[in-house]
Amino acid sequence: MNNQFDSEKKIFIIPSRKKKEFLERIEKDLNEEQRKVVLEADGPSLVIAGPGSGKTRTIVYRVGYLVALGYSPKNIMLLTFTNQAARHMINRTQALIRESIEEIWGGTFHHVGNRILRVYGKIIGINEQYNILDREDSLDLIDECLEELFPEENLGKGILGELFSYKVNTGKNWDEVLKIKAPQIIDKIEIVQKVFERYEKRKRELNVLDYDDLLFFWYRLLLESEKTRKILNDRFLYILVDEYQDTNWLQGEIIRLTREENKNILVVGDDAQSIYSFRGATIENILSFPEIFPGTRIFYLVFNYRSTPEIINLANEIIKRNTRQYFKEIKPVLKSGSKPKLVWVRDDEEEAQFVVEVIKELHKEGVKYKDIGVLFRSNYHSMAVQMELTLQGIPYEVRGGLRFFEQAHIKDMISLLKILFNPQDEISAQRFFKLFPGIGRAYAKKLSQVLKESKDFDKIFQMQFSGRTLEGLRILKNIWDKIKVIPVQNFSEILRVFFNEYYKDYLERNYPDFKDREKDVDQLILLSERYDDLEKFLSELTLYTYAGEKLLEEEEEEKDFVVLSTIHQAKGLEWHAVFILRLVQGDFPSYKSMDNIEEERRLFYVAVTRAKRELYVITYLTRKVKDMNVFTKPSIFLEELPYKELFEEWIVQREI
DNA sequence: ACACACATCGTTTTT
DNA sequence: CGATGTGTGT
Repeated sequence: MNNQFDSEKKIFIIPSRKKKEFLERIEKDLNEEQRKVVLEADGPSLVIAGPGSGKTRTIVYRVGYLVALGYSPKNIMLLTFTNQAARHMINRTQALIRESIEEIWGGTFHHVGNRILRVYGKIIGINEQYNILDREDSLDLIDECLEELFPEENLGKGILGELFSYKVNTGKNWDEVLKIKAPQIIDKIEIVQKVFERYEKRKRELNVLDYDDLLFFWYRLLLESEKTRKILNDRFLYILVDEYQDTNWLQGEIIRLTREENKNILVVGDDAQSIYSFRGATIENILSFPEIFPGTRIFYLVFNYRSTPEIINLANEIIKRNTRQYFKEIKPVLKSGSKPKLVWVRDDEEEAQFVVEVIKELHKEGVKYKDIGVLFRSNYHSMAVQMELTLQGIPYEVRGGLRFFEQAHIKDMISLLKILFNPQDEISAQRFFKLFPGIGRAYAKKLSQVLKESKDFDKIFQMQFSGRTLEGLRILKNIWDKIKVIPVQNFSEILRVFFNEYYKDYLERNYPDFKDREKDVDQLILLSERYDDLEKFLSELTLYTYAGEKLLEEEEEEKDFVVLSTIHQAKGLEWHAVFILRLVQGDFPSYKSMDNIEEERRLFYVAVTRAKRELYVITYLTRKVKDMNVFTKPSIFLEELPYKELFEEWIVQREI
């Protein structure tokens, strides 16, 4: 067997100077708690770390230390939960150990799952030419299944998608899943089950995997193939997992199975920052870790190097109100600063004006834009602030919201590459065919089925159509004849031809903002030129979400902009000054999460602990609903606090 | 049977 | 802004 992973377990003799140098750095850069983790976390190790306690730093140094000891980055797996965190960590590791860490297996669980399934998937019957469905694609397929089985049923695809995902990620049975996630439709359990089965079957037929499948089949692979399990156990000499409190049952199982023999597993987490239960995350994984891995060493990092005592004090007060909390208060190290501000404004418009005014003032005082973060519970909460920032010409970047890849025009362009990669992918094919005049839902479906059966694009031109549809097909044939002569490896050329010959006109015909969209497509084509492997390009586009970030870091020229981010995406980040928007009952906590108020509170805790020195929490009493001002209540998270002590209160009034 | 233009409505959080 | 629904035209 000529397996690409075999025979890579080489450990070579430590270049002692390198180790010595590294030990000196550890001595200089880390505190005693952190140092202990870096030097001693062999075997199963659990690090309980508060916000701002330097846990990323600790993990990064641990990896650096392992490399200094002579371990190859190839044999280290570094897992995190969000792309944001993954990027952060990998960049920092790179900066620390200067030599190439290209080969480190780092990234989100989904990334690594994808990488493994492309190699080993066939062992459990996965054709490695699969396409990955993003959320929208997967919901469309679910909708199709529902339509076929129960055309009269008025269940939404949204709720079904959520249930399916929860089921796969938690491994619970349907009864439990419905009781927990959707008790109101518990009588429809059979429908849900049937649609799920159909959905699973269809995905196999189309040779596509959704996000959850990337984890689920990874798990199945470990479970069912002893040989592969052994290979992967051997391959990864060290596994490190960040944000362990946000992992779910399925991810816990993956870790367990990958550590059956080699027990070098380091997980880092903070139960107070667990904010992903909606996708099945459970702190059970932290709590039961010592049982699953007997002999676990537990480390604590409790000193906070990020925030002023005033901010920490507020954070501790917030989290105290959760009954289900397991660990420590965090302890401030920095010297005293000013009290957090509690700001009363009239409505969202005034909120936006206030935020922007203060940003301008801070900037005048010398605070860089990039040291300012504006955080919110839901994406649409930031609309007013975005408008105001634009109006005032302040540079900003939005994290969260529509991802680059999820934009319609990007998905349109990519659908062509996806069907070239995998002609069975009816979802992408339908999307592609619908771009042509005279072809709508129904015809697109027919065409995609013909393509799937024959795997021969030219077959579709033998079909009989009339009128507008015939004309549309003529245009398609014209384009296709130009594209089919280009080798698939040359996919950036394919994109360029398709764009110039057709899609550019399509954009101008259909979107008033076509100029912006054309710019995006230009970016996409430029990005595609950096890849020589189509699979990698497609996978990374779908998995690495480029949320709001410039695709091609333009020469790293002093990027200085205010960051607007959901709290979820802000985890692990920090700013000198932080604004938290809409501490209004119903918005934050979100009215949809009233049954999980403790998690919402943890979210508030996460938001507060992003601030280093200045914190503005904004609340108000009215809100516009269709030109009417209706009354709202301040968030319960404020009312439950002794806020007169914790905050300095501000009331905003407009100059007349 | 099908495509398509237009209107209306409501928005959690992420891979 | 996008998803969804309705009405009209081929």
